[in-house]
Parts: sequence; structure tokens; C-alpha cells
Amino acid sequence: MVEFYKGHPKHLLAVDCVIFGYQEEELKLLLYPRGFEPVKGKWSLMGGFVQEPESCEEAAARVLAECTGLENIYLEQVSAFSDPAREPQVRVVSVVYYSLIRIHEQDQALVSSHGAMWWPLTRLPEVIFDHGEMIRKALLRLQQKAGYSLAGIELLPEKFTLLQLRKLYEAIYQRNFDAGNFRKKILSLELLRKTNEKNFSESRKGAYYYTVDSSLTDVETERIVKF
Amino acid sequence: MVEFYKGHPKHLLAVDCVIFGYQEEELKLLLYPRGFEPVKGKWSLMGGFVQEPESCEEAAARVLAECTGLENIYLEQVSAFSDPAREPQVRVVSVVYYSLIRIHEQDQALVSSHGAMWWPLTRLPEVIFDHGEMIRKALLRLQQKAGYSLAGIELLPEKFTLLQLRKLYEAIYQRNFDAGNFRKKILSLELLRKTNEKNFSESRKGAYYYTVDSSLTDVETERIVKF
DNA sequence: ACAAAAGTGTTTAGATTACACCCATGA
DNA sequence: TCATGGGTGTAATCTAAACACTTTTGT
Repeated sequence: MVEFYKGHPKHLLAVDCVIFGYQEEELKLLLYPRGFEPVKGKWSLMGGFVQEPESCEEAAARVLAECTGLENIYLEQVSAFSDPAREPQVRVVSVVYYSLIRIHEQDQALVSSHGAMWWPLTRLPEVIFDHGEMIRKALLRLQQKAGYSLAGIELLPEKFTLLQLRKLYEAIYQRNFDAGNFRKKILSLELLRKTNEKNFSESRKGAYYYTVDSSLTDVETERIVKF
Repeated sequence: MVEFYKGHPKHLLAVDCVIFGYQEEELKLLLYPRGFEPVKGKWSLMGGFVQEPESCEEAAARVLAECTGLENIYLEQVSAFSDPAREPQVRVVSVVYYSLIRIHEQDQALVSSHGAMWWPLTRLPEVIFDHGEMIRKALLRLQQKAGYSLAGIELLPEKFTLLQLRKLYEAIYQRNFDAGNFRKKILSLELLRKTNEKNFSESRKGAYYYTVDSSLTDVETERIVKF
């Protein structure tokens, strides 16, 4: 090792994942019963230690694959949590990510084998350590991001109706939007492409399915949307 | 140590500080010539290793105090950088903060003793490793924050004119604002208190000094401002 | 016929923008 | 008196928000 780097302390480095899903018009979080002491059995974010040859983001993706069976999941760094006293007895610095997954795509058996459960955001159980704060910050970030992009779209199927999109935004922001105004605002962004297919399961009249216009770059999809 | 934590790799953990200042109507960055190999002598953000009993934020505050002589500096976490290859030869995970300081309050002798220099944001030298990316992200964060709060105010003296505030915002956003509209918008937030004192050095007529109304809480100072 | 969502249109209130204009004063 | 910033006012434009209304169709 290079001279200067010697003599500095090394730290346990972890990632914790705030895993968002969307089901039954509710935003949900995937939590796990902690498998070891201390506070074994209490509800916790899914986490893991960062290995020598991987970045935090890679570690988060690995953890997500291990517990949901999904690859290429939308991931966004929230913050590093580094209070020396954030866990009792041992010092672990944790980098928190939030991820958006489609619940119906998860590996059901794998998820249950960990004892994991989806909890509605509005009725979360008590969680360990500073995980409550992590969740709070992650939700804020998701809300911010959804305010100037279609970030939340990763929670919906490929094709979705404007009703489904509005209900998603209502779940993310925990408030209601006027149906007419929402439609006009979203469509004015010209980020969605109308398909020829209709969904008849949620209305008599039937609503067209839309998809994200994939011809647009990320930059373009980040046009300002204020909610 | 608790059983479960054994056997996981430990990492060198550093903080790097993007130090913003404001001088001569320009946003500036404090950079240091790196004092050791590799890339000794090249321009770098000021950084340091996180010690055993301190959080990353405390480490950043310590580093800032060591190199500018200032305590209680405004600090905000930007992101963790953890690509295993971000530094050659050795793996260091770095948590980046940005800070806002009043250049005239710095310990001049201390700063020069490190060989540090203030660089205009628009004319930065080449910097080492991923520090360019760190700077880019930090500026974006500062711009975002200044958009819904008076964040940047920490770069100005206690008392400032609306001209000075506008020039600051122009430096942060790298664009111009209409003088009349800027004044009306800022004052409509009711976050500033007019003093009885006038500054005559920048105009014939003289402009009143303003201060941040300290009776307001942080929450209140974060009223939406869109720029 | 009715309920419920789809989809469109209208009206109002506020905010943003560009820009005109007077004031004060040192050079 | 002229240039410069201080400070105020106004009209044009854009956006958000509230809400009325028509369409469609299974029950």
C-alpha cells in the first residue's frame, strides 16, 4: 500500500436498500426480519456488506438480486449514514439506496424464504436502529425525483393507464390529484406514447394503455414536472 | 465483536470537501496541491480519513477546520463515491460534502500554508481522480438547494444588499436575473429583514443592507423559491 | 337509468417575465 | 448632465387549480 494511506482506520461498510413496490394503489416497502443478534427478528431494511472488489452500487444490486431475484433494478443513492453509535456494539458505516421494483416480477419463493414482507408505507412496523430515518429520506428523494421526472414509472408495468399512473403519484405524494388536470399535465410533457390497446378492467368505457416513449433520452425525460 | 460482523472486509473511508466561496462576483472553489504520491502536486479537493470515533460529517468539519481555521461551517452531504478503481493502487471509499464559507473569514495564513488556492468555478484547473465529478455533483446540489431556500446566503457577509444577493445567485446559476423581478421575488418570501444601514460603495443612491430574519426556523426558510 | 371512469373544455387566480419609469447622486 | 444602480409599477403571458360537462358501457 502507498505510504500515506497507512495508519488510517478501516471501517465495516454496508449498504441498506429501501425497496419500494406498488400494489393495490399503495406504495409498499419490503422489510426483513433481522437474522442475527443484536435485535434479531426485528424488522429491518435488506442490507449487506460491501466486498473488496465492488462499489456500493454493485453491492446494493447484488443484495437486491439475492433477495428478490431481480437484476437491473432502478437504484438511486440516498445518503451515507455514519454516526459511530448508529448500531450498538459495532461501528458500521452504511450507504443507503432506494430501489423501485415491480412486485409481480419478484421471485416470490426467494422473497418468502427470507421471511420478507411487503408493508404499506402508511402502516410500517417499528424498524431497527436508524432505518426509520433512512426510509424517511428515501421517500423524500423519491418524491423530489418524481417531481421533475417520471421516476416512479419503474413501479408500474410496461403498459399502464393514466388512472394507474395517477394513483401511483397519489401514493407517492400521499395526496390526491385532479383527474383532468393530471392527465393534461402528464400528456403535455410528451413523454408518453399512447398504444392502441385499451384496459377495460377498471372502467366501463375503457382507458388506453400508455408506455414511456423510449425514443427519448434520460435528459429529455427530466423535464420539469411540479407536483 | 458480534458474531455476524466477522469476516467482512473493512475499507479505508475518506471525506472530500467541495469548498465554495464567493469573491469578486464569482463562485470559487478552494483546491489544494496533493501532498503525497500518487499524483503528488496535482490539484485536489481537501480531504481526510474518517477516524474510528467520528462520523463522516464530523470528519468533514474537522478537515475544514484544519485547512481554513473555521468552525461551524455549513456542510451538506453530496454522495458517496465507491468505485473500487476510483483511486489507483489503493481502494478508498469517499463521502463527499460541500461547504459554504465566507472567504474573508478564513485563516489566511493557514490556507496558504497548505498551498491552497481559490479557483473561479468557470476556470478550474485539472483535478485528480474523480474530483471533477464530485465538483459537478456538488454544484448541482447547491443549485437545487438554492432553488427552494436561501442556502447560498452562507457565502455572503451578515449584511448584504439585494444587488450582492442577486450577483451571488447569478454566480450560482451561471445566468442573469432581472433586477426588479429578483427583488420582488426575494422580498415576497419575507425571509429578509431590512436594516437601517445603507451601502454606498456600489451605487450612487445607496442600497439598504438586509440580513436573514433569524426569528425564522429552518423549515420556514425553505419556502419554495423557483429560479 | 345509473354509476364510474374516460376524456375535454372553461374559468379564475397567481406567478413569471419583460420592460418602462422615476429617484438619488458622484463624477 | 449623465451614467448607474435603487426601487416601483404595469401589462402580457403562462401555469395551476377547480370544476362543469359529455361520452361510454356493464350492471
